[in-house]
Amino acid sequence: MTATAHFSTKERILGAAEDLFAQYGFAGTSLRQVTTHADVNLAAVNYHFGSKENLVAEVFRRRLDELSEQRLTALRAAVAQRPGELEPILTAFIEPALALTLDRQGGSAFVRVLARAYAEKNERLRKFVADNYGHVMREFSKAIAACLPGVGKEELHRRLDFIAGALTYAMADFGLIRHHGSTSEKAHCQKTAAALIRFSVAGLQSA
Amino acid sequence: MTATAHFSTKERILGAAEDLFAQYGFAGTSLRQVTTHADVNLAAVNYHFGSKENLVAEVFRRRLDELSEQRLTALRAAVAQRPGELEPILTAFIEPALALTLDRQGGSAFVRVLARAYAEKNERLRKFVADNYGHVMREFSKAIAACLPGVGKEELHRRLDFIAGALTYAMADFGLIRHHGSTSEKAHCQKTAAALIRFSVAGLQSA
DNA sequence: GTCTATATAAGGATAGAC
DNA sequence: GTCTATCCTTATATAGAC
Repeated sequence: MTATAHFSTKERILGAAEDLFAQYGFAGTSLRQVTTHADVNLAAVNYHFGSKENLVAEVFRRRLDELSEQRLTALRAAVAQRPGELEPILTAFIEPALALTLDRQGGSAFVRVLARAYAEKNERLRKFVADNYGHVMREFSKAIAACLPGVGKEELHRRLDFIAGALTYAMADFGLIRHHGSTSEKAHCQKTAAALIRFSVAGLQSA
Repeated sequence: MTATAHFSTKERILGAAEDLFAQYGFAGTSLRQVTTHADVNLAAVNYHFGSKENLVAEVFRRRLDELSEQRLTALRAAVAQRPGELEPILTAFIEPALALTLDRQGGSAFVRVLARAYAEKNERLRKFVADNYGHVMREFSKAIAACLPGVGKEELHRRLDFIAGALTYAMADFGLIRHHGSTSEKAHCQKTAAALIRFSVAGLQSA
């Protein structure tokens, strides 16, 4: 961990912050911890990011920009190739997120940061996420609604919230019931993705 | 809020801590904030609880003892009255939790505290919850497994994790939506509980 | 049990040399 | 861009009077 070689100071700070935010939360992580883990000087955080709050935002932006694009690309392909089907839409939503957990460059820490962000009801953080990535949820919402003409808008949003919650906590592997690892990490991820897609399709179609 | 009259110092501290932990998290809440909100002296926290960590544990114990008992009582009644059916079991799990969101004595803040605890990777907190309340999840797990003989243990645990995540997320959302008017709030809670139960039954039974 | 006052540590942020 | 040194605030916890 805390790999330093051939990464810029800025990138090392982002990586260390991501790891520590995942483990201790935003308020629970000090800039001193971040700079120590990143093996950079304390003053470097304020030089590169201006403040702790900006650093938090950058940790999100770095991953969410890519994740959002992957999801939307997959969504458009799904709708074009298999119109009217729920399963490919949910795959487009779920698989890019769970794939992050296999990322060797810190994505697995980021999914835990994401789970924390859900629990945070911090206004600034929520506004940042809503402003920058709300359009992704809206596009998925529309595509799913088109597959479920019998389900009202209110009920549909409830069910999408359930899926978002299930995905978030599945990604972070936060269940109280632990998965004893005989299967490899990658196999576990793929099984979870497949199970969540099935679970969600069934849930969305519930009478 | 922060009602003071006819509550002991200890109870006022617990109530204020619950509110603030919900809003700012454990690390993000200072004892100074707690004592100010509770309208008690700063030193009172250490006098009554010994440390911040003990205060956190007491905030959990106060609600979880009752919630666990309600869930288990409802579960046993469900299994006795309608054996082999999933829906009453899920109702026994979900309704007592969502009912907390309607509690006028701070339960609505506590559900957000619960969501934070779920996201916390803190070892002490996780151990405390697992040690004291793990048996509840195990009993539900067994009861649900008995209704789904075709589903393997591993897959079942995955699906239970999805439900726990969806419930946690749904509950935490409630905490925020509060204070908008009590009648529609109660209706909203009941609709969400009903929707989540349907969603979960369908998901559990997915082929 | 409750207060004031304080010990002691850690936090974010900055100034200014290099 | 990176360093050292430091300012200022806030934190937890405790000691001791009442």
